Amino acid sequence: MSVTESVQSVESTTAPRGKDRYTISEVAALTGLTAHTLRWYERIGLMPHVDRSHTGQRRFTERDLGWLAFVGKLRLTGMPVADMVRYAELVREGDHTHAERRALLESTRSDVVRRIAELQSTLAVLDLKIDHYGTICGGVSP
Amino acid sequence: MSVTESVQSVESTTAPRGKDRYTISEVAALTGLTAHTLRWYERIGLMPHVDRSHTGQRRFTERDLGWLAFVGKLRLTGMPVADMVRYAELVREGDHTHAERRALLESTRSDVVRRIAELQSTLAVLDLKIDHYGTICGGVSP
DNA sequence: TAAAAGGTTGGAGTGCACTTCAAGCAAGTA
DNA sequence: TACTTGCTTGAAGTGCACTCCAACCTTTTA
Repeated sequence: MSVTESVQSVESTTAPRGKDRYTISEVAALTGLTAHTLRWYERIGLMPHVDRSHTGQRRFTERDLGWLAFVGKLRLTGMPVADMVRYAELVREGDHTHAERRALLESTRSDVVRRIAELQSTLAVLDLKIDHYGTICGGVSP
Repeated sequence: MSVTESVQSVESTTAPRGKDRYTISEVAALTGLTAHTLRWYERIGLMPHVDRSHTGQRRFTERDLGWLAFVGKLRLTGMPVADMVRYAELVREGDHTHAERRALLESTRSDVVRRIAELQSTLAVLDLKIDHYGTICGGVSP
């Protein structure tokens, strides 16, 4: 659940540690995504290029898991998949896209800040309503 | 932007103030929803019952606007439309559904709290990444 | 080695929340 | 009264993010 290791290193390291040949169903179990979704991510260009075994089956690396963890965070922000694909493209294009990547993340960041504020305002409304219905069953009511 | 007047009173007052016969396009302008969406909301049972003119055109009241404001808040929480419809049904069924309504709002409330936490964790990741790209253009960088 | 479990593909299907369409009535202005 | 703008309906269409299917190949277990 922590904001981990590999997320930061996805684009900058080349020597991951530990097991490095995960099957699609192992990755599905680890990420909570379905195998279908993982294949779909690859097809639309949201994965950096996944290794294959000599018979053509996918073999994911730690690096891929790190990327998926980051994508998972982006997904939580509500960022459209198309934008995530754009970001993935920028990563593939190399270092000269740093500025654009940063801009994309910053605009995402402000969306998130706005969403948090919205949610907090809905929380206020919900609390008013809930109060209004009274704390009938099991509350530590004053 | 405030958590207003009518929202709280939707289910408990009967004497709204001010103009009380809004056409569908006026309501569209006021709420930001389209006329299409307003008709759709009515069809699926998300509206409390909208008045009609003698020729059959919709005439919305302040009360309806209050309800739509509340629905807007629920929508911001990400609550599925089906659940909002369920809530609307409970309101129509009368006072004996207070407990169930409260339960529904409380479960929505905890979803919101969870969403806020999720968003805050994504914010942390975004900030790490953004930092990582460096504050190149216009930052007050240390 | 045979069966079961798991992997591959392109393409079609699903569920949600609208959104648009077609065809016709209603309301306000010159 | 003619014209324009707006409202009515049911039904079909859209875009997103998956999700499932059929037919076939690979890997693991008994």
